[in-house]
Amino acid sequence: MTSIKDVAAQAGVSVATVSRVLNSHPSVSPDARTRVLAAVDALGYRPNAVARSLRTDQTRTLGLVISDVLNPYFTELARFVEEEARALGYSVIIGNADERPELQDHHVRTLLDRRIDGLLVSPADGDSPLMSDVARAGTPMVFVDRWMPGVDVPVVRADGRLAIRDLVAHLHALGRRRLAIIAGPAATTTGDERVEAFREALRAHELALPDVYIGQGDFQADSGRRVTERFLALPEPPEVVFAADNLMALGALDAIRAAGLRVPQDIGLAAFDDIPWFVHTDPPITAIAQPTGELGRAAVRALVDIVEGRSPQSVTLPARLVVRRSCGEPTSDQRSNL
Amino acid sequence: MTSIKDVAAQAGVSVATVSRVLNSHPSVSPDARTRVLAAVDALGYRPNAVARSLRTDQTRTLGLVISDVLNPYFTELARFVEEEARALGYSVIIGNADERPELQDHHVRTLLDRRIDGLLVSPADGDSPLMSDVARAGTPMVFVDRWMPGVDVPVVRADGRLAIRDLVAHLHALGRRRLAIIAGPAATTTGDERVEAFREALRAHELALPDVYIGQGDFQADSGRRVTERFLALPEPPEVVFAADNLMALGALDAIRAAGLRVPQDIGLAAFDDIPWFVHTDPPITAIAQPTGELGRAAVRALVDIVEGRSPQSVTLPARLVVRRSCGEPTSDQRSNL
DNA sequence: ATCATCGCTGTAATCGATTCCACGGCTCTG
DNA sequence: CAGAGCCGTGGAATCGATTACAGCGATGAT
Repeated sequence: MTSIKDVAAQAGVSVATVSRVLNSHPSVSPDARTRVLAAVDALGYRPNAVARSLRTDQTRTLGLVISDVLNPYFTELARFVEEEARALGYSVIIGNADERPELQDHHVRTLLDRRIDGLLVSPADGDSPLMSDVARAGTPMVFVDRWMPGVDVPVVRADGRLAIRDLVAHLHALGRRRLAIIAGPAATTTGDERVEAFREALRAHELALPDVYIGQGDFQADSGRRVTERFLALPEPPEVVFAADNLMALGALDAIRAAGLRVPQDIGLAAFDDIPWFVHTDPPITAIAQPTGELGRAAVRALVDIVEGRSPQSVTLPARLVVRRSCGEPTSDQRSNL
Repeated sequence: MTSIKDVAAQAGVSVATVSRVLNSHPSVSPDARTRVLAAVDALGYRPNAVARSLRTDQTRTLGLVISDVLNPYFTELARFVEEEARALGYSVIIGNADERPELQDHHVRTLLDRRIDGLLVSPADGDSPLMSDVARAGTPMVFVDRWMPGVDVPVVRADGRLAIRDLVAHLHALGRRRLAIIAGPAATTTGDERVEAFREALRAHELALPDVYIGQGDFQADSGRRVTERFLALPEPPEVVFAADNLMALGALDAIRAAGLRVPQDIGLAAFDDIPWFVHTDPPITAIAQPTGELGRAAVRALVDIVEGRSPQSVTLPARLVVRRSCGEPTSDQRSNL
């Protein structure tokens, strides 16, 4: 590999001058500049980012640790994060935790070893002492989507409260009364929060949320299937199942089909997190959509604010209900939401 | 950040000794070893990967450049790649080309600047002089899924020829005769190859593949939609549409629905690349499944072989047909494939 | 007793960049 | 015309690790 020394030799100047040209430092003569540029071109020289990082103590790289790459919601988020980071001159390294805390810790550690400038995390289930340590140590850090209570870093997320209220109103208008929820892991903030918002929305319609109508899932399709089977075996099964994420909704759909029931005639289905595929399922699934693009962009901006010494801010954006056909035929009025 | 010097001071030894302990070099006294380990522990020291990479000229990192992260096929591939790499002691940095050659080049370049040890690429449409240069320069490199003709690096991919023959036989058995294909970009090897295999399979049944039944797509959903609209507008529309990837199949499904037609009664649909969602569409889609896990693992192994000085080999694995209901009711015999 | 050998250790060079500091030459000012 | 100031430049220190080499004491062989 050609180094800055080779360029210097070729251009007949010192390495200092080459470096100055490359970093567009003002005090370089036009003559030296052209010679250096010519040499760079002739040799196809590219600066060694590793050496540069060692010296400057910055890598212009952000780490993104997400809980599950196979979940289209996170894939989309990752895409937007990379896009915004690139626009701001940063690269992104993604770590996939697969919803496993120890894998999450592994990625955080290797990311830190590589001296990334900042860390974007959507924490998996379970508490991680490492995460609090990292935050306390002053590593620039931002939580996105999910967060860890007690760890003092900015949070960028969507608030589903209103959308869940809209959903319940929609279900109520369709005459559905027995509503059940497949919750996410209790230890994730999003898991917990969605159940609470659901319970609250039900209360507003004077409906109860009995414990048997709360299923414990883990954000994976399989858990949605299992929980739904249990719901269907109940003496009085629910009229609608609301899954706290898209994967569990798919599992629920499986279970419902396997039981020989039809959606929405026999039972309704709704999900948190909208994904392109929901348009193509049978029937298309009513879902709560997060502003993923805005979320990803805002998270990167907040993180870069910290990295570059500005003061960041937590951001909460509203989610919105997208009515399709999985809970019953919407009225034309409701369909306009689509 | 604490450095190796701090550890040395704390343990009362030189940095050389600390380094030797960390790299489990034999000639360190047990006494020194315990003191160093204690110091490492007390200080929570972690070696600076940047400095280490500069000195040793290896990053233990692989780059993976894929054409579209939003495509579940590539997401899954990326997951397996990371998994196998981790097992072999490497990290992976993913670059998403979004099917744009210039973005692909951007990622290749930044990856190279970071001095990754090897590069895994699934090249996007269009030829990239950069890619040939990189290969010629001797950077360890492996193509996965797609490849670039004329660039001499190992290729790890699935061969769909047999599966496509199975598919055509299946369609023929169902009485379908007018079969159309939505091709990928001609410049991608997979795009080209699938059309040829399809044409050949048709010939075996004495069927022709007229030009109007070959639509030009770009592996994105929208193109599938457009091409299908054109198919449907034909005086004699095809009886089955075969999409060369999953996203275009979804677009096709949209177009068919929009035209008020039913799958499979009015028209059949099949896709290359199987994804979990195809089980849940209406109807479930018959597809050709690639052994993604094996592909990812084999690609990493081949790349690491090059990196570590062993001789790698190209790998071709068979794809297989998964019959569902989107082309007509399969006989029980065929369904066993599912 | 002497010298070679071995095990352990530290000093210092090195990787490829950035950047502080000093220096030479020039212009400008008084 | 002397001194101040500026511009462009190069030498050398530095970042945090690894590793070649040399030195040191203890041991064993002759």
